[in-house]
Amino acid sequence: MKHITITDIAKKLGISASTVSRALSDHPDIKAETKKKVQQLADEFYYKPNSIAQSLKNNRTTIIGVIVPEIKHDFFSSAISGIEEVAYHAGYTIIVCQSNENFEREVVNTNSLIHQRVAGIVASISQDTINSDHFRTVVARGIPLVFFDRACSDLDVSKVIIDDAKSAYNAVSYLISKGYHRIAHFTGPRDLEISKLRLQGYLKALSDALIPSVEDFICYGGLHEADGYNSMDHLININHLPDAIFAVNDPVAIGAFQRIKEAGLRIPQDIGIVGFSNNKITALVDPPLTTVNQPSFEMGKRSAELLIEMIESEKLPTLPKTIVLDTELVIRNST
Amino acid sequence: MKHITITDIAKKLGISASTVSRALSDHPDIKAETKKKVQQLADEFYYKPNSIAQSLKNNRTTIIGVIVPEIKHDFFSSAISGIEEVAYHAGYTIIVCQSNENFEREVVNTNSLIHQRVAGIVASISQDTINSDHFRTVVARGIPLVFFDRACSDLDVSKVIIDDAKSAYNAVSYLISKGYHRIAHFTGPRDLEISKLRLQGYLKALSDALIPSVEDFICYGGLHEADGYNSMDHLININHLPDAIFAVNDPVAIGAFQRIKEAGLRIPQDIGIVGFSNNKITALVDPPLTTVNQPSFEMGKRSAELLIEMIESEKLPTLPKTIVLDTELVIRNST
DNA sequence: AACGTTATCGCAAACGTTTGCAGAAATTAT
DNA sequence: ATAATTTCTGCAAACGTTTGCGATAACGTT
Repeated sequence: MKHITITDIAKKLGISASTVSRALSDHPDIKAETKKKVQQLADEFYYKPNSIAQSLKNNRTTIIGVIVPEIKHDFFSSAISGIEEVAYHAGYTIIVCQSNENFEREVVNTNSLIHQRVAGIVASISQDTINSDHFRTVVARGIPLVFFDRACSDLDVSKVIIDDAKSAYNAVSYLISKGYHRIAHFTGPRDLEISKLRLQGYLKALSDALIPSVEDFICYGGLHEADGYNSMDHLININHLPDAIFAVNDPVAIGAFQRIKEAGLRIPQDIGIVGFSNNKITALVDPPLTTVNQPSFEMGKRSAELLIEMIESEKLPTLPKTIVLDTELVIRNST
Repeated sequence: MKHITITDIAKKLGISASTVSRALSDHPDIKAETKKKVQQLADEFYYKPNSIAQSLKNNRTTIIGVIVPEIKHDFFSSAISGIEEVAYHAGYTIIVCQSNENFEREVVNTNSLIHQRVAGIVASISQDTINSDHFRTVVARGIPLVFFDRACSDLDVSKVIIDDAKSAYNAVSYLISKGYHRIAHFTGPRDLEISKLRLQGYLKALSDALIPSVEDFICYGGLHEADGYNSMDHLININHLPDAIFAVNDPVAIGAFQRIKEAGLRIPQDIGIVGFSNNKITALVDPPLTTVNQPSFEMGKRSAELLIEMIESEKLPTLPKTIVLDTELVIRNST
């Protein structure tokens, strides 16, 4: 019923707790015979050291905190998977928190992780995180911090990102090269860095091709399917149809996709679509969607590697690194 | 840089640590004025209690361990999301481990959670978990345990499941009622309980309709897309085509779906398809797939609720509960 | 024979909290 | 005035582990 302790073993053997501790860690001071007896008893009673006590003593845990907007979102669950993979092999476990795209909850999550004395934090911020004080206190306490995908732009910490502007630029330029010229952009929340950068890439691609941007064609919304659906719905209602859509991410693209199909329009003949992230689903809809491949699993892995490197470099405060991963345009039949 | 402690505050104020502790927890013994001074200093230095020390003292943590086969699998990420949601509101955090469908890794994960002294564990076992000794030691230590979806059948612990046999029976009976009579079943690993039960439901539906089962039509495989693809490929190669397929889960159904499309066969005219789980993707392929809705998020929530109830009922060992959630056949155009 | 080595082990402190108990100070009752 | 309360605070132990240091005994060395 109860967890057996080092002291329990010591008592049973009539020796001291310190000897047991050393025996279990194969300390040279301890006689082979003693080690054997200790080991045997430990095995017999399935002794597992209390990591709580170890953490308190060593003043360090082997837990990595992870904060994401939504666990069930394809991109994030895949990234979490990558983080776990690296953490597992390095002997760490991960505590996963979701902010539900909510600022206050992100703050609570952050404080909770500090409270737990995690060894480090990997985070991707919520879409309405403006203030970054909570992350500032993380840094101030000397807790290693790595952002991935969505970072606080006013904080100089390590991050694993992609070149959002360039990726968007390439995607839109591709659309233009395919003959699409009335291209709409379904963008995300105005204050979210990735939204801004992707919008920026979209605009640059248009202007480089000497195509004027059209106000109606820049549709602000959230990051979910419903947002894409609504934006498309709006364009249909005002009867101002683009010949192509570049969406801020795949769920938004899928939402638009559905509304287009409902309207009886043909993809890619009437309207072309490009998404962003290469969610699995984009390959399976009909027609499959052209999208920007964003290496989610890889981003998770690299973030974790970076973080663990920071954790284990002890006190020498490594200066912030930024890793920019390559994206690639996956061309399918929606364009 | 460092975390501030209760003793630090005590020293600054020239009082004892115990007074600070009591002041912070609003103990009636402490003078209002003292409380105020303590609180002020605590706020000023962003004091956060060290939960490691608290856990050691109280002999309990507020961490729930979660073990799933694969984080990025739609069903599990959604369940994890549900678990986190409930845990968050009850003041717990979750440690998430993935077994990658690998038995040894599941054992390592389990031991790691014991090592961390988690307050309880929610688990869904890997597809090649035969031995359940590792979970037995969890129970033996008095650590609350709840299985969801995939449980160890030889262990009498709480679980949140669906009626797999009945759900399969309903799905196949529906196919029969639609006029399909040469129905194949793409099943999962032989030893996995959910595979067995769904196969059982499939067989019963056939036999109740007086339809003989055909050996070729029971195709064993894994739980991934590739498995469905391969099974379908096999049937095409031996030129023994069914008029409908009931797949053990959605990824397998999607795999079959792809191979069918490649073969130029029409869905549902030439071949009908029914999946299992109602992954988001099934609604978006063309034609959308008929599938069994398995409430993943809800299963996660209920598991967490059950677990927390067990944790907080302290020592009185509640006897194992089994919660069976309703499924429902979502009829779409693939049948 | 006296000393220095080596091998083996235990004591005690420390990590940051919580909490029973005792003690001091302030207040009230006699 | 003293005694009895009440109000407030500190001491010390405990949670399970690690680790510097000292202690003991059994050696080998001159």
